[in-house]
Parts: sequence; structure tokens; C-alpha cells
Amino acid sequence: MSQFKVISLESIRVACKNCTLASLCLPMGLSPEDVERLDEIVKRARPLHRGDYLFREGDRFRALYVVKTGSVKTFAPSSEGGEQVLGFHLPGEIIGLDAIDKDVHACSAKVLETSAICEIPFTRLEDLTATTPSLQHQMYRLLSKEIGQDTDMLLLLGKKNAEERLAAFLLSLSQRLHKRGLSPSDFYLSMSRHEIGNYLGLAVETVSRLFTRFQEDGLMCVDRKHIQLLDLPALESLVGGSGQSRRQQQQQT
Amino acid sequence: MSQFKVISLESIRVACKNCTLASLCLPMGLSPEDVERLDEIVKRARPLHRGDYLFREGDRFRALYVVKTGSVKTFAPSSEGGEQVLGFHLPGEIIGLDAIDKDVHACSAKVLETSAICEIPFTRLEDLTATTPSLQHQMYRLLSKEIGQDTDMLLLLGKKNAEERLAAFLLSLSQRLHKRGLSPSDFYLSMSRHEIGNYLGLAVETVSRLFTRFQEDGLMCVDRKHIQLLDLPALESLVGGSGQSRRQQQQQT
DNA sequence: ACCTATTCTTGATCCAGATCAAATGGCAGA
DNA sequence: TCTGCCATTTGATCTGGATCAAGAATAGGT
Repeated sequence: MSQFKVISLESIRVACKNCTLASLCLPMGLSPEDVERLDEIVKRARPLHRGDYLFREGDRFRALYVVKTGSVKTFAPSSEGGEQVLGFHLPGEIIGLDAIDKDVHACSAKVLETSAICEIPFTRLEDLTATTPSLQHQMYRLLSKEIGQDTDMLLLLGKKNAEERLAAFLLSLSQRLHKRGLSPSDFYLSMSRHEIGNYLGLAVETVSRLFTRFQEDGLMCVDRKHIQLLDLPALESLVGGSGQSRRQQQQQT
Repeated sequence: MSQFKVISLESIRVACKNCTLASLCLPMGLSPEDVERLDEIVKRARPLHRGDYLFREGDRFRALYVVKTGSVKTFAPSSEGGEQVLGFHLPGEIIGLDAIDKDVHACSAKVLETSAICEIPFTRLEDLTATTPSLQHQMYRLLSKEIGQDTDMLLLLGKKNAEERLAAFLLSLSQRLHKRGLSPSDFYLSMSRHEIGNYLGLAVETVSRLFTRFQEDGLMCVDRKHIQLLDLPALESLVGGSGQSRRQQQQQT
């Protein structure tokens, strides 16, 4: 029995060098030898299930996590009991970078559907990057990229209306899935309308109404959690801003 | 004349090891020898004036910038001509981390008042961190901290109302100035109401009205750009959320 | 000191999206 | 298959803060 378990774990043993997501993950641009060394510290890719936590707010920071398959949401408690969804993480995306500073997780990470997650002990990674300049550079880029993404989100929450936000959200998913070799126009939403609304700073009802409207306008086809984007260009022009909707605030400060 | 200039530049030559901001900046926690090495690559702390740019959106990324005195705002163009203020940067704070990933600045940085800025060529810094584990760790923490701050901002824009946003903004300034040895309750705002509103996702008029209201409520004293916070605890309880204002959306997704 | 442009303040009105309310539809568990 | 709970949708109403519209206070330039 315990032997079975070992075998089972071995069978799903991570192998960065064979991972189809390598080009999106840390190994990107590393030499084969460097990937080999990285491979040795990556701990496991055990399957987790909907509702499982990778870590909780307040947990000591130990490792970074990479989604191999499935999806994860991160969220932080807001004042007075509610929560703010901080992000949805798809295959190839790294979770936990925000905890390096304080050595404690300030948010929780919860698995949205059955997922395989790689775990990278941070101390060991740090040691490795100290002797592998290309990996160090990769880490800097990764951290920097995260900042850039947060910036995009600030722009979205600060300047865009409901319609633009949902369109941007759908396009973001589309683009990220596409990079992972999946269909950019046909996918499942592993998160609830509630979570989407929370993430985008909108009420559930608004999200629901927008899905309906986008469908009526022929932009997409919605069936429960199954989404088909029928008119990417139109969605892109929606995000661009203006379109025919209300005038935006033109602040030049 | 050119000799004068050289002397002048020399006189303001950065010396991390003597900098009063060292504990907030990169040298934090470095050994004297490491600081010495860092010192050698920091380029200058030339004085800049209101309206000067450290860099503009689209510029090639070359260096990180640290505010020594004064203040800087960073902002990105939003769709349709407006701009989104991304942050205000006070002494000891580092600017440009978001550009490492793409090697191009996605935002612009503009000086708000006469300021002294240190410039740290990134390539040289990166080389240095590769041979100085403590500095590498410092860099990771720095990048991570930036992500954490963006996260806080997402929470603010996604979940807080106008009153809470402005209170949070004032307290943030207060706390940051305090860390720099300045008064936490008496300071000047180097940015306009417009810029504050833009940053917080509010209209100028709303910011102005809130300043008036906070003053009427005895929370603070506003005279043009001169601010005195009279009741820090009250401001903190405002940020906390609830208070007596409208109920918040309690989303547990 | 004077003039002009800009920033800030204050008041009136409007509206996107939140909130409230209720019906419908899925799905997990027995 | 049935039951009950939760997610989603749809409709009606409400409201915080945006927008519109003037003044008032400042700062900068000459």
C-alpha cells in the first residue's frame, strides 16, 4: 500500500525538462543543465481538489507554487469579513511571490478545480538562483511581471466601467489559455459569477447581466460555465475603452 | 565653469553608507563591505525639478531610481488619452521595478517637486546581486513588497468607498513620512487634488468635498497643500471600513 | 502690483451600477 | 428519483459619486 503510494507519487513526479509549460514557467530560457538543477528542488505535483488550500493568510511562507493543470484563486480578507479576490491562476502561473517580503502569506490560495500543483521551496530556489545568473534574471523578470500585471489591474479598477472590465477579463483568460495551447475562444470558467464580480469590483448581478448582454450582442455564447467567445475583435474594441458607451473621465491631472 | 560643475556633482555624490535612508533602501541589512560595493555602482543624486521626467513610457529600461528627497509620481496612459496615476514615491522608495520584465518602461515617472534622485544601473546591480546573496535577498524582498503594495491598492479600489480611500491615502502618507523621520501628522501634499483623485479612482470634486468634510469633522486641518492630521485613530477607524457609513458588500464568493 | 491660467471649492443634477426582491435552474447528497 | 441548497438570472428601486456648472482662491509670469 505504502509502496503503491510511492509509485503513484513518483509517476506524477515533476520533470521541468519535460513539462510542456516550461516555456511559461521558471525554466524559460535556462540551459539544460540549469533546468536539471531546478528540477531537483521542485518538490511535487500532487493532485489537489476543489476547495483545497495551497496556503492560508497568516501561514509562514515556505514555497512558491506553480499551477501545472487546473486553476487556483488567491484572495485576501477585506475589512469587515468580506474578501477580495486577487487573482485567478492558470497553468504555468506562479503563486506566492507577494509573501517573500514579510515571510508570511498575506492572502490565501484555494484550488478551484482538481489541479496539479508544483511546489518550489523558496530557500532552495534562492540558493540556486545565487549561483545561476540566468535563473536569477528569470526570477527578477517574474517578480517584475507580477508587478506589471497588478498595474494593469489597477488601471482596470480605477478607470474602466463594468462592460470594459468584463471584456478585459474574458480576453485575459482567452489570451492566457491560448498561450498554454488551449482554445482562446472556447473554455470553462472554473470560478463562480460571484468570484468574477468580486475580482472585478462588480456585483454578481452586474456580471450576470453583462453575460446576458454580451450574448445578446453576439459577442459570446454563454452556457452555464461554458464560454465561447464569438467576436474577439469586438471584445477588444470594448476594452479599448470608449466605443459607443458613455464618455470617460479625461483626467490629465 | 565645467570644473564647478564637477565639484558640484561631487558634492552631492551619493554615499549609501552615509545616507540616512539606508535603512529603507537597498542597503538595508547589508554588511559594510556590501554597502561599499553597492555604493560604487550608484550613479548620482542630481537635483531634478518639478515636471522633470525620470523616464517616460516606452523608454528602454536602464536603471532603478531611488528618491532621496522630494517626491515623484508614476503614471500610465489609460485607453483614450487619460492617465492613471500609479503611485506617489517618497524618499527611500524605489521606482522602475515594473520595467525589468519587458525591458521597457510601461509607465512614466515625473518629479512633483525639486527632488534628489539616485540612479542604479540595473545591469550592474544584477551582477552585484549575483555575487552578494544578502543583496539578492534584499532585491527579492523589494520586488515582493511592491507586489504586496499593489495588492493593498487593489483591495482599496475594489472594496472601499470614497471616504475610506481618502483616509487610507492620508494614513499611508503619514506612515511613510513617519518612517523617514518626518512628522506623521503635519506635511505638505506635493500632488494636486486632481492627481489624488486620479490615483484613488475618484473625481477631483469628490476629493475636495472629502477634505472639507474631514476638516468639518475635526479629523484634520487643510490649508491648501498643507495638511495636519488631528485625529489619527479616527482616520484609522474610517479605513477599517464600516464605521457608521453604509453597509459594505459582504461577499464570501 | 496686475493679469491670466490653473487649481480648488461648492452647488445642482444625473446615472451606472449597487442593493433589494423574487423566480428559476442545477447539482450534490440521500 | 426526489429534495433542498446554492448559484444564476431577471426585474425594480435606490444611491454614491460622477458630471455639469459656476465661482473663488492661487500661483506664475511680466
